[in-house]
Amino acid sequence: MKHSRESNACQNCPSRGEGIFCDLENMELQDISEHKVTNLYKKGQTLFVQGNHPFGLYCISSGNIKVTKTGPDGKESIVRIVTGGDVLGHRSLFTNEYYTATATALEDSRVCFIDKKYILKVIQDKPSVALNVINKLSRDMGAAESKLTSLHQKNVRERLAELLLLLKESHGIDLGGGRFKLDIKLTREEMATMIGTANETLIRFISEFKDEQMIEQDGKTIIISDEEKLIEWANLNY
Amino acid sequence: MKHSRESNACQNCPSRGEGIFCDLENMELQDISEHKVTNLYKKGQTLFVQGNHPFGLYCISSGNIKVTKTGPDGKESIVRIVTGGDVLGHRSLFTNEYYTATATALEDSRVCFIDKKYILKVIQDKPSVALNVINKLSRDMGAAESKLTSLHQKNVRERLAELLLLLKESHGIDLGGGRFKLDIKLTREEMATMIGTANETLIRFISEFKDEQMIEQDGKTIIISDEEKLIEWANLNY
DNA sequence: AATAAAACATGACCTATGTCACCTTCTTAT
DNA sequence: ATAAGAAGGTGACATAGGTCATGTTTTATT
Repeated sequence: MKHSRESNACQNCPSRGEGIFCDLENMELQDISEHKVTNLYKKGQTLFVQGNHPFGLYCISSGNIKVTKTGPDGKESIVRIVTGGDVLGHRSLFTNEYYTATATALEDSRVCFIDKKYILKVIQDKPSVALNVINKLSRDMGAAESKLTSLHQKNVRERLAELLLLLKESHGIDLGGGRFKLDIKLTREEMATMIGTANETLIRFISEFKDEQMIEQDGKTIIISDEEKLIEWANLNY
Repeated sequence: MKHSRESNACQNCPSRGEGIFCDLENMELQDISEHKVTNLYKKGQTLFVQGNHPFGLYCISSGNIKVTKTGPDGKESIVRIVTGGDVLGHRSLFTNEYYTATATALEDSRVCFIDKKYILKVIQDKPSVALNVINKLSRDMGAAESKLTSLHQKNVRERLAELLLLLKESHGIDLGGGRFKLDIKLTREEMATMIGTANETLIRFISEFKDEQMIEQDGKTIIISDEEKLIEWANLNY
């Protein structure tokens, strides 16, 4: 029992270094640990659903979570993907709105939940936490605006190249020899919604990229084999 | 001289109630006033340019500013528009990046500039300011993700209807009889880049909306005359 | 292991919207 | 006041990529 509590403690979180609490002392982390609940989500389970009322902050310990928005016609778009060290649900929490998106585990994930009142208190008492939240939001915002521009200005081929490069940055595992495995489980359908295209179209370009030897496939996971060419094709914003 | 300083003081800012300093006392505001510079920008002047290094925070006192991103082919997209009470340049400031966008005055505007070191100190000392920054970022982020989904899931007609409704919320002046004047100067070209389309296409739909009596034009400014119909056509996300 | 269901893949066709060309109407500057 | 340059507007045409139909492969379930 004692053991289980300790293993859930923030001090031992595998993503401790990346999260918004990274600048806190062990003592301070202990206090947070005592105000949180840790949950394990199986692949496909939802943490919260668009329209729900937020009661607190989700803090990802491990696993990948997709954040999707459902449009009026029931179509889904992935707006971002969060990983260990990221927080989730902060947007709606701090603006006092209902959730405007749905969060679903892409794989088995470990997620902590911190009550609203408590996290607001922490943010007010610990400037480093506030600054880290601001920093994370700023980065997310930058990524979102960047995606917006891509969607305006680039064609599907360029957006796919860009997506693969982004996934390499966030989830790439170096296999040596300039090859990188994308360590994230996404269906073609999901990848398609990430760049705002139909899955048939996405599949066509994936095939093209394979023909061009820019990527390979190991089962369902993608391996990037020619990053240079991908960068060229992505037509990146200098 | 004394007068000019006083009229620039944050205590007298027309947007005092909307900004991130809205919860501060007069005394605290005075301190901020003494650490800022106020500038007047003429229509078309830029506050900062994509690629520049940020040195502080811009705080809009009055006027509308467009934030644009230039793609690799030199094409411009408006990613958001900021108004009195909004802050600008916070994203790059807090992530320590170069500016990833350009800010240009859409009309003569009054903008204050606060030095980086000082504003960081304020954020650490005054939790209310930190929370307001988080709140603004969260709202901007929500708007950005919403635009992303629209761009994925909606056609140009729907996006235009949505844009007009958003502009009504942010810049609408009630003319009575269910008519609202959009108090913001945007060219067709600019409106087109806001919804990610070509200006010819945008103009066609504007014409259609006029034919359908949903909007009118008073010179260059648009008047919304049938909000209900616009809402229907926008196919909003419930 | 067998079966069902989901995901992947490819072809044929269609349409929304981008592009180009051209004209008209406002702004702005001299 | 007038000229020059933006901005607004419209038609003709081309095409990227969406949709639908169909088949194959992979994954999950009993």
